[in-house]
Amino acid sequence: MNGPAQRRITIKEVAEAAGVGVATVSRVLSGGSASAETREKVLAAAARLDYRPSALGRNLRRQRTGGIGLLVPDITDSFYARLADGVLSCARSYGEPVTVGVTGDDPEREAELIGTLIEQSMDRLIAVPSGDGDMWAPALRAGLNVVFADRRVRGDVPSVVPDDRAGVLTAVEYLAGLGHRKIAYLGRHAQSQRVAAFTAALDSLGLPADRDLVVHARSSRDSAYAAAAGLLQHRPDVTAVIAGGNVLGEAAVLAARELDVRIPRDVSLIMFDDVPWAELCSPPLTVIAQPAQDIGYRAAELVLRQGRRPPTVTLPTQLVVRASCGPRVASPRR
Amino acid sequence: MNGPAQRRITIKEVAEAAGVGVATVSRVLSGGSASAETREKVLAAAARLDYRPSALGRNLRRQRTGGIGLLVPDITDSFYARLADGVLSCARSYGEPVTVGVTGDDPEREAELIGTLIEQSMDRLIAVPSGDGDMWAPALRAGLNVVFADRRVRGDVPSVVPDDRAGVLTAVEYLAGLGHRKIAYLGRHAQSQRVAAFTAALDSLGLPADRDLVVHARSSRDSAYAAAAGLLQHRPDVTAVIAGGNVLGEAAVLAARELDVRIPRDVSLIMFDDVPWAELCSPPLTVIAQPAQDIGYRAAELVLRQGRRPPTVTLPTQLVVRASCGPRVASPRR
DNA sequence: ATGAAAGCGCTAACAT
DNA sequence: ATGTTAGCGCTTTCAT
Repeated sequence: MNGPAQRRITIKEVAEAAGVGVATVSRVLSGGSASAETREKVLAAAARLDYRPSALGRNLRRQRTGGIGLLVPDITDSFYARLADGVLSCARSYGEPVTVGVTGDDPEREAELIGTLIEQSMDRLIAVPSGDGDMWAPALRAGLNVVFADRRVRGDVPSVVPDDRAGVLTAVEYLAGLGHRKIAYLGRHAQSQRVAAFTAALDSLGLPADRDLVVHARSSRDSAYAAAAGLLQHRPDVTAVIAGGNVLGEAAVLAARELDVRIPRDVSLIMFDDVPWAELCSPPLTVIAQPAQDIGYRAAELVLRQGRRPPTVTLPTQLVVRASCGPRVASPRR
Repeated sequence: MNGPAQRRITIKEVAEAAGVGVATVSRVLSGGSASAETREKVLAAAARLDYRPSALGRNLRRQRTGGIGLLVPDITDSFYARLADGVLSCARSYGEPVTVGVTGDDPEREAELIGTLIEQSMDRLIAVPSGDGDMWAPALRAGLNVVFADRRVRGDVPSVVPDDRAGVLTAVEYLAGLGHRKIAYLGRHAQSQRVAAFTAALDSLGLPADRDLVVHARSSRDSAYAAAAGLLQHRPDVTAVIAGGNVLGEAAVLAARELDVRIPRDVSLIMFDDVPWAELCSPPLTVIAQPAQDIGYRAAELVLRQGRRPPTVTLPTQLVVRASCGPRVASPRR
């Protein structure tokens, strides 16, 4: 068992020990004005008693918490883990605690978690939004200071996002340069930014852009695998695929192996998000690297700085060529 | 900008709206006794006003928060991310918020984060401890309800850990069965459970167990790579290595490639912790799978259930044979 | 420069 | 069964 609990020292006890009033203790500890002598007495007493101001008392009085809420679809996904790491890293430098919730990309769960955060009087929130614009109205009305990360939502909430448009365009151009004409995109439909960018890129290069070329998958591993396998099976004319995230990429590699589709001989693969294993994979995966940690860090800065904030920050992505893309073979696969 | 903040509804307003006293509202909302009629009036008023009880007020009054603090070395490491996911998942079912901190395996940072948690009056803490036993005395004295996860520390804090002893033994036996005699362990020195189990396993099989066969690495990727490369370079007599975690395993694969050491021809590799990419790796990695998510879940159960808790829960590991281990070759490498 | 006192939203003890 | 009230620890007027 854990040792016996020990009652917490309060500001009142420090005041008594220092022979001053509680207000003076409060002032000294928060850098207010006080005579050098008093200051010293207070500090000494506080140190001696190992006094820790109670955030509870302070927050209740000030009607705000300072803490940060962070909502991600899946903390197990390397991308969101790195994003969270960025938030945590920035928050730590401000000494602010961050409360993490996993939404599973489910708007309902998201709403529930927002409820919990509001109950905690959390006043800052960084979220990778699952729901659409309207879903967020209640949170904003509750006075939450919200910043979106990774995904935008229509409305005027500040966002920090990767440059999806440029990333997709780079990928498509690279693939087109290799001779590919039937290129598919595997990702969340809802990620309309990217899907739009994808079809736009296809158009601008004069490539066919039928609707079936973008394949929807939810973010779970199972869903990703099913989508990847379906694509590979039913569309032998597709010679290149862009996976919209590392989970999708992993699923694509797995499905390809299972179906005996060779990468890059039979189909070329570009994965969004560079992860450590991309290099270890066989073949090493060509990727569009995204600054996940940076996205989180910047979002935290935005939400912590009280000043007015720019509507959207877009961070660059980068094509890292490895070995999962090859020239289009003349004949369709199989 | 986010919309205009809206003042929060308080219990007093609900009481007025329902035409009852505040205590009644409190009782109804927390399942106390009340007449059906009153209950209905209160519930209606609360719903109509969209009342959210303030956790701040409640916690201050009750002198505890209910929330859970979670301290992990690195949220970017798949193992800890899955562990965190387990905690989050369990906590969500109780509606409890969890505040996450990253220690970087640094006892000092850990102490700092504990301080923040105490300031928040957080009373439950799940930690993958970095510091040793003494470090934790202050936290326990502060009345924190602590459960350790993944690692034990001497003292009487309840812990949920993988069965390291069995895992290591299985790995060593498997390797010995393949003919290997010089087996190295790559991991945190501090992880004395495993290191002890490793040397014990070596002994019990009559294998040489010189001290240099366990190689220390901190948990950062750089440190892991340096350690792996050092081992591979300076100990050509070693024909098999056990990597103590997925980051170490990744480093070992990378270092081996760099040094042109072939896996499994030149050296066999077993990695602790099964991760999705282990299968995608070339060669697919043989691993000791650890129930990371379960460890987190169970730890959360322990810390949430107020009842008396068993001192230690040990969860089984499992050998998953893939293709990174082979028979020892007759002649030493190189 | 410092202290006294009000009050943040809530729960629990006590009174009715 | 329900209302009244004290008080959790703190910050912030308002006096002094």
